[in-house]
Amino acid sequence: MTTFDELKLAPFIIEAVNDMGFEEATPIQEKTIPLALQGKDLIGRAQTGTGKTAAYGIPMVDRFELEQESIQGLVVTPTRELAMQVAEELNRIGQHKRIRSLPIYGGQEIDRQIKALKKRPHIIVGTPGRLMDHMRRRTIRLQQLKVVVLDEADEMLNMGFKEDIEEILKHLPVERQTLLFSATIPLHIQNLARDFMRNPEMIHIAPREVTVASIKQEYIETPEKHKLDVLCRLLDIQNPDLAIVFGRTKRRVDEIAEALSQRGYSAEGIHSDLSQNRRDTIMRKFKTGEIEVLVATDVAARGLDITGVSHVYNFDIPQDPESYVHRIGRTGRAGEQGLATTFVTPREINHLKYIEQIAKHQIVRKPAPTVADAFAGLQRVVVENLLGVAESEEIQPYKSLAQTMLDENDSVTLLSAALKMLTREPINKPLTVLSNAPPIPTRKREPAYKDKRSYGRKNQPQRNTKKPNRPKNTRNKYQ
DNA sequence: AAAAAAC
Repeated sequence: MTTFDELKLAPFIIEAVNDMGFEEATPIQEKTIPLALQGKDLIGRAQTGTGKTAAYGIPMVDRFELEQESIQGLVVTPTRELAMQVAEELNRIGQHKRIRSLPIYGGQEIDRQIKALKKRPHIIVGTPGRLMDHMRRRTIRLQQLKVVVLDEADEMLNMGFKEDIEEILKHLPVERQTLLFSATIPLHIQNLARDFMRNPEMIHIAPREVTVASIKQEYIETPEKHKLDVLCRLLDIQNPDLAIVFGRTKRRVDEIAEALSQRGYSAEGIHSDLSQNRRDTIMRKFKTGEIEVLVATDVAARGLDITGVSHVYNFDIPQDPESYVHRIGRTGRAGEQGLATTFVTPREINHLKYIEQIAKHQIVRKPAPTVADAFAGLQRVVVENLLGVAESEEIQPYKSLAQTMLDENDSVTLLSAALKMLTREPINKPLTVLSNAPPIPTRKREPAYKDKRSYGRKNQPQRNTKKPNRPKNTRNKYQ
């Protein structure tokens, strides 16, 4: 184990890291920080919750100059919430050196962002669309940039984001450091990344190097129409501190959240169709525990670090193994135990086996809980709460009444009545209120033959590869 | 084929 003192960091950074409660560098930090301080390009892969933000944030803050007025660092993230979280963490790392980070994302008043940009932040953390908007407006200038980070790199280089990222990278100085981080970086993404990196060093922290495997992974086979009942029973039995329920589409998320609320659970849904204000409010309520169950699309699958998430439920099995790995990584953080349960319909069993294989971790089959299990769970929770209250001083004013009642009644009868009053009936109304989850598309089969010529384009007529003419005046639009 | 991401 390496302490931060041994990594030769500036005293301001050591102080900040101590303030944040970090004692020793995690394996990814220990390997990344010295190389990043030398200015090397890096591709860092380590499990979720192992401190990747600090792994790139610490060397950035250490290297950056307080007095320089232009932007020195850029971090790009796939979601707005992640941009906020990363900026907050970088601000904590930079607090004593006074290196400031600013989140920049869509759905927020642009004038407010422009004002904030005029205060000369050292680091920008942003989502692609709004970043490009500012670059075009020249309200963000990156000519003096030293470091660019792609957080959740594989997602940022996936279809849908790839073109935006290429566009952003095209307008950064060639002389810069490029850092890529994710828990999952498939080989084809690594190869793609080499095009815009300079001789990158690979850093891979194998799962066994991480201190504890803190996420228990289970699955329950259930037909689609029983999922909601199974979920309610699990919530009753497991009584999560905070839980995230992942649905496959925005519509499903709305429906699951609505159904849970109707059944008395403290639940709200979040996805990209909500206003940013609404998204912010829901996240704030979830972090403070005002909402106990967050129902989400994959908008919440990556990077979010929320203390107290004890359970993750994949109401719908994720399509990609990568998504599975990131979703379950929302629990079991900071050394706490977490439980991830995936609902699998009979036709999806093969898909689960495929995920299990890629994720290289056993997912244990569990029986669907019964109504009786749920009832027992609800009773257990009531008893725990009751015993908790029994230890507090607040019961003093009730004691004389209790004594009188006991003098006149049977004690077991009295307590049973009290328990009945405190215990909610388990929910047992199978309702098909949900739309169908879209089916998981079947994977492309690897060709059975290895001869590449057999499926190349060589013997086919060439397509017209000529690109349409582009207007010539776009070249300098960011300068 | 879905989600995310600018107005």
